[in-house]
Amino acid sequence: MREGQSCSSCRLATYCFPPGIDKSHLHLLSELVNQQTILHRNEYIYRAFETFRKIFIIRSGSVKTFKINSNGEKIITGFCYPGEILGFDAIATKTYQENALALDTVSVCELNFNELEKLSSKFPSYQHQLVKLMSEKLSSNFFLNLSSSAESKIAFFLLTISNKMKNYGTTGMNFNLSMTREDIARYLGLATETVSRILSKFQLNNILECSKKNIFLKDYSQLQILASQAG
Amino acid sequence: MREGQSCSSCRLATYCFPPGIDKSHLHLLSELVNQQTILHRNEYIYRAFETFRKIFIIRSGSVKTFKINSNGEKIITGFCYPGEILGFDAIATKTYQENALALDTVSVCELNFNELEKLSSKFPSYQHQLVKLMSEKLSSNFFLNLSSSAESKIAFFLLTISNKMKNYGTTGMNFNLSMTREDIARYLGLATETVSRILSKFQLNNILECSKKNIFLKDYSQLQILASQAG
DNA sequence: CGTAAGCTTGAACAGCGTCAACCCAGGTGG
DNA sequence: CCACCTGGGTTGACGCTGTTCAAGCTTACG
Repeated sequence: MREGQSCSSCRLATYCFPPGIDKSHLHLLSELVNQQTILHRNEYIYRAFETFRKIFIIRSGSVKTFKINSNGEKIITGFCYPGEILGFDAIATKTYQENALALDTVSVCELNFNELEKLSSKFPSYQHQLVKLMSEKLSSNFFLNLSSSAESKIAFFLLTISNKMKNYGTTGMNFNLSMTREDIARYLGLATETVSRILSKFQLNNILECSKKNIFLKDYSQLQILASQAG
Repeated sequence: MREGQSCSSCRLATYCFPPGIDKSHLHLLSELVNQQTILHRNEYIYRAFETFRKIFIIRSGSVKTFKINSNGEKIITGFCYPGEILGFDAIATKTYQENALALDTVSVCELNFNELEKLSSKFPSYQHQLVKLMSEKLSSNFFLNLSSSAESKIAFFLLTISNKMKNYGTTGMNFNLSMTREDIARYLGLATETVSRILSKFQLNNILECSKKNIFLKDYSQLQILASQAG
C-alpha cells in the first residue's frame, strides 16, 4: 500500500510529530502520511490562494516561501529545510497564504489536515503536539535584528542555514545555498550586489570559502560575533 | 464569584474564542476566564523566561512585546490591541519567549492554558478554534516589506495601528500612539530621528495631524499609496 | 553555439543614521 | 509654588553604508 518507512523509523522523527505522540498511537500517524512525494527544482509544493487540504513536512531538500504583493514584488518569507512543517498559516483561512517552491529536489510527507484533526480530537497527545509545533513556529519568527548592518544580517542568515543543516545530521560547516543571491537579498531587505559584496568580503577575511553556491564556514565563532553585532 | 460579563455578551467576542466555539459549550469558556485583570502603564503582563501558565486576551489598552538580545538591545516584536491574544509562543517551551508590557491602562482576560487544553480535548470546537487562532497569528507575521523606504514603513505602520483600532469599534482615523518614537523606530529598523522627521513630513504634506502622541489621519488613501510603495 | 539568468565588481549617489543642540512636559523635592 | 531634572521629541548638519547604475564574467540550458 504505502511506500517508504514508518514514522517510527524516520531519521527526522525527533523534529516533527512523533516525539509528542503517545507511542501506542504512533502507527496511526504513519497511516496518515503519504511518504514519498518528490518534487523537482522550481516545482510548487503549493501556491497562494489554493484550497488548504494538507500540511507538508520536508524530508529532504530546501524550499522557499514567498508572497507577491500588490506591486507584483516578490516578498520572500522564509527558507525551509528538513524537519520543518509547511502550511500551518493556511488553517484559519482554508487557503494557502503564500507560495512554497522547491529550490532543489525535495521530498515531503503530506498530511491530510482533516484526518489529522480527527486524530487530534480522539487522542490528546496528537492535539497537544499539533499545538506545540504551531507554537514553535510562532516563536521562531522575528529573530532577525532589523537595525543591524548588512554584514550582521548576512552572518546571521548563514548561521541560521547552518543550524538547519545540522538538524539534518550534517556538520553544518559545508552546505549549499540553494537560493539565489537575489532571494537572500530580498529576504534580508538588501540589494543583490550587497549580498555578493559581503560574501566576497567574508571570503577575503577567511571567514568562509564560497564558490558559486557552495559555502564552507572556516571561522564559525567570528561569524557568531558578526551576527550578534548591534545596529 | 466572577466579575464582568460573560463571553457571549463581550463586544470583542468576534475576535477571540467564541466565534468558533459550539454555542452549547460557550458558557464553559466564560467559567474559564478571569475577566477583570487591570494593569497600569509600565506593568508587565508577563516577562520572558517566566513559567507559562496562561494566555491573555487584550480587552482594552495597548501592549508592547519585546525581547532583550545578547547585547542587551531591546528588540520590539510587536504592539497588541484589543482582541489580540498573547502567549501562544510560550506553549512549546513552557516559558514565555518575550516580555509583554502595558503601554497604557490595559484590561485582559486570563485563560489558564491547561484548563483550555482540557476543554479542547473534550470538545472538538474548542480544539479547532485554538488551532485556528494560532494559525491566524502565524499568517499575520511577515507583512512588513524590509526593502521599502522609511516613509513606506511608517505609512504601513500607521495603517496597521489604524486597522487594529477599527477592530475595537472606532473609525481608526484618530488614535493615540501609546508607544514612544524610539519603540516605533526599533520595531521598524529605523532611527528615532527618522521616525520623527517623517511624521513631521507627513504633517506638512497634509497626510495627517500629529501633536505629541495623538494622530489624526487626514489622507488615508495617500497613506495606502505610500505604504505599498516598492523598495 | 547562442542566449539568458545569475553573479561579481566598480563608481557615483543618496537615504538614512549619527551627533549635537534645543525644546517641552511632567514629576520630584526643597 | 517654583526650580530643577529627566525622558521624550524635534530639527539641523554631516558623512557613512548600502543602493543604483553599469559593465563584464560565468554557468545553465535550449
